[in-house]
Amino acid sequence: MHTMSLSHAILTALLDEDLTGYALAKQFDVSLGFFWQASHQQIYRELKGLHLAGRVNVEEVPQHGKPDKRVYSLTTLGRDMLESWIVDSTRARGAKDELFIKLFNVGSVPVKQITLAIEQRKAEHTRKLELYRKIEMRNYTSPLTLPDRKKGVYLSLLAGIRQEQTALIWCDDALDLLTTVRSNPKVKG
Amino acid sequence: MHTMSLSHAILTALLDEDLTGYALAKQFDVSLGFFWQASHQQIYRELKGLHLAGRVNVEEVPQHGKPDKRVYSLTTLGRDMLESWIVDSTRARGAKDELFIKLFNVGSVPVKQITLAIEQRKAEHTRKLELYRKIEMRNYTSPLTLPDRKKGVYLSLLAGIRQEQTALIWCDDALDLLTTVRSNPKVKG
DNA sequence: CGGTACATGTAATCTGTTACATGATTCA
DNA sequence: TGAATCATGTAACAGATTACATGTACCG
Repeated sequence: MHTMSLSHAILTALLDEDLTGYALAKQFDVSLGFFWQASHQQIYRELKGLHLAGRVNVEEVPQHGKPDKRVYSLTTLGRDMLESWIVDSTRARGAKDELFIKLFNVGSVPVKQITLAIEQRKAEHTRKLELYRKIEMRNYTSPLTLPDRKKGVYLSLLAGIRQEQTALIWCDDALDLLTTVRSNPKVKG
Repeated sequence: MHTMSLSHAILTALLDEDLTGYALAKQFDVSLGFFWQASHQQIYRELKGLHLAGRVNVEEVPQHGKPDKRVYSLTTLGRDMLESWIVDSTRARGAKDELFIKLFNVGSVPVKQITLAIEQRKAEHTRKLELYRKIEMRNYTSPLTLPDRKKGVYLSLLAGIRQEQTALIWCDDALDLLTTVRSNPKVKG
């Protein structure tokens, strides 16, 4: 019945350790965040909801000089919710990529504006691929001997690496083909 | 400044032909819709906005038996808006895939529930790949001799094909690795 | 008689983004 | 002195999803 994947992502992050909203937001910038992004505003909002629903506990930790911490941990209810969600079928969240909209404009606007967008994208893919590779070399050189707990994380990373590689090759092929396009657009009547 | 990519996707679809909201919604189920999905509710709402802003014209076509049609076409303003948007940098819309959240749960829930999700995903990728291949064979057997107008569309299709292929290979590798996971979860204390 | 295609919409709710707000501490 | 990090939030708005609503025509 329910979508709300952000809440499940949060519960998942809490499997390993108890965390504050702030720390969760940090996690969502790396690791799980490579595949599911969320801002701190979203996370704070969601945590409130999860707490109201009894999926997480909060422990308020007073601090000096800094605002008090609110450390969240999973409840049994939260664990159960997570596990039953995993059984539900994963809905394919439709890919949304502005680059494709731009590609559909080839022939109507100057090609250069589109090749530029592809070049930008290429740089991003390169950056990400390097980052993933670095993580791989640091932590996942020997997948088969990994503890079970880490195998899913490794597989996510592997998916990321291959996606970036595929995308990079495509960028080059796209740039090649687009050099065959006359740069002056012809607008249909 | 502006995001609102749906409006640009709509304007793009109107480059080739004038369309009703209904027909646009159909287009968004195929073609551009492979890379940018939208429901008819979103489209009708957006068309209203675009019309108010002078980006599209409407022609009301009375019909017998059916509700009257509202056929939309691009205005010069709309064309200009589209072209200037293409120059703006393409923001990377963070990928959101529930499957990765599930993968991060390997080791905490029975693996079988996760391999099942991967099997489902594999079936989807297979279906999509077949569909894309069919379209490719029908319309894009010779990319270099394609009219400019079609080259971007072809490149989108190519990206789709490669993504699905990459994903399929990953599914098999993931299933292989997950067979090495003890099926009984061990929940941390 | 039932289902699908045509054709348009409203309303409610949920998610996501952007901007604003506060305030101490540490590092350069 | 200024920027970054820690730490939490509110408010407004934009975008997406789900449910509801209407009504004819055509095909089997």
